[in-house]
Amino acid sequence: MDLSPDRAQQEQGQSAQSQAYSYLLAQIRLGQLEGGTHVVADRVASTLGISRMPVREAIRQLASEGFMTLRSNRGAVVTALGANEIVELYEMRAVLEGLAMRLATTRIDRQGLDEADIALSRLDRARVNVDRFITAHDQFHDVFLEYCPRPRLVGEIRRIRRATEPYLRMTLKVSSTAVQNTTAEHLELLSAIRSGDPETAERAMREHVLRTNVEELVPGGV
Amino acid sequence: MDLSPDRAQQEQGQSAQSQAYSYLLAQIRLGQLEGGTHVVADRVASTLGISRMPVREAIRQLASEGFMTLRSNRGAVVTALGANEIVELYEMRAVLEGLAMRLATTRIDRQGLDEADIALSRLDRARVNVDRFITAHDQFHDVFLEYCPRPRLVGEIRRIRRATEPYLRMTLKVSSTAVQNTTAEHLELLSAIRSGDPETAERAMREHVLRTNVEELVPGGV
DNA sequence: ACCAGGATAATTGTATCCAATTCAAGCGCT
DNA sequence: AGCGCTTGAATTGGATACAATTATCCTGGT
Repeated sequence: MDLSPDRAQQEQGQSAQSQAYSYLLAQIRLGQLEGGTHVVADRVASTLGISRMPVREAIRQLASEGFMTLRSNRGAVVTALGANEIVELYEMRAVLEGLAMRLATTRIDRQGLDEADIALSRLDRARVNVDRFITAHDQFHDVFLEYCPRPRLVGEIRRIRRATEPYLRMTLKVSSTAVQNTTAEHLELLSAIRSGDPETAERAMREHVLRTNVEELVPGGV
Repeated sequence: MDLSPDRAQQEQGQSAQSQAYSYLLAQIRLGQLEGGTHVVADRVASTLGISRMPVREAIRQLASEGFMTLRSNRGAVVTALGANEIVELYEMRAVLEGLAMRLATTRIDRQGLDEADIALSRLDRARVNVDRFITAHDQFHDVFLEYCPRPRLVGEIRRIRRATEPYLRMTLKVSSTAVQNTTAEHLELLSAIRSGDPETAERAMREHVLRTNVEELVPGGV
């Protein structure tokens, strides 16, 4: 089966495991692999030109991160999130990113505030395109996370963000009402962190995350 | 190497993977595997009478849950948490369990409150012994989590609890001052949830987690 | 004695092989 | 024709085999 000694993936120098991991995660994030899809390890392996083992390990890692679901002896499926579960993830992100915001408020400096301004204007210009919007939006939020000295907290926030990304993408493609208020919404965050008060900043972030995500899913409220 | 066809682990009917996972996690939780220990997959495999593969997958899962750290081509070590990282985990648990408490407050019923009373008296009696104290303490907190309809949130809280358990165990063995105020501390939680006000209950839980854990690690405050 | 370098051992990463389980037809039976 | 059983293919779980990398130790030179 392995005909070419110098295979493509080795140009990257990456291990077969991380290659499989990145590939599957990218497919899931982009929505190419929809929720509920049965992922066959052997299929992925031959697609990437590697063996089944590193794929299995990648799948297991993705499963433990919530992106896939393992059924004993019956393979792995891409985790399909229902509205309830998406709300749950946003609720968790709201309190976690609120905490991160609180910690960042007392640490952000002039340069960070400037970066945030720039990121916001980029976000404003990116509203026309879904992919660019998501990228710019992540970058804006990342500015604050840079000033939060809690690596695990930041990692967890980013993980939740990735898990909900395909659904956000779907929502934005259908109704772009969410994009309308974006600039005003994020200006509020900026003024909150400029106030220098951790409590205010935390509350602002918590409400921001819930308002701009959960409200659309559950119009009535939780 | 495999001399006996019907090996011990198969009496449990468990898969080799979950067996390795449970074994390693138990060792870590009990502190038998200290932070920084280099875990050799082959060693674990022969100890359990299985092959190296399922052990590897278990290690990878534990790594993605934060219990171990993978170094490329150089194996896995048990994650050694410094004071900073323990504080970080408690901060995260504080906001997450605060959220869980808020959601539980409007849902808990008479029976749940009774269970909490019983769990508290058990906790009070268990103060003499470290292992029983930890078990009873977890059970008390679990009563509230039972009424929180957010499975991922609950899972994450429990995961953080497990990750910090060996360090809590160490602390309790050295200085048992933390155990002194326990009953009063948890009575406060009970009265907060009895108030029926989600905001009050959330704040109570957040402050409880920080007060009873972080303050000892960082006497000055964060 | 100490360091550099290389041989050797230990360990990890990957591939292939085998067994066990699940899923899908095809078959016969009533 | 409908139903259960059996057989076979597909797939997963696990073990072994091999390659690549890292760690250890030994030796020789300074």
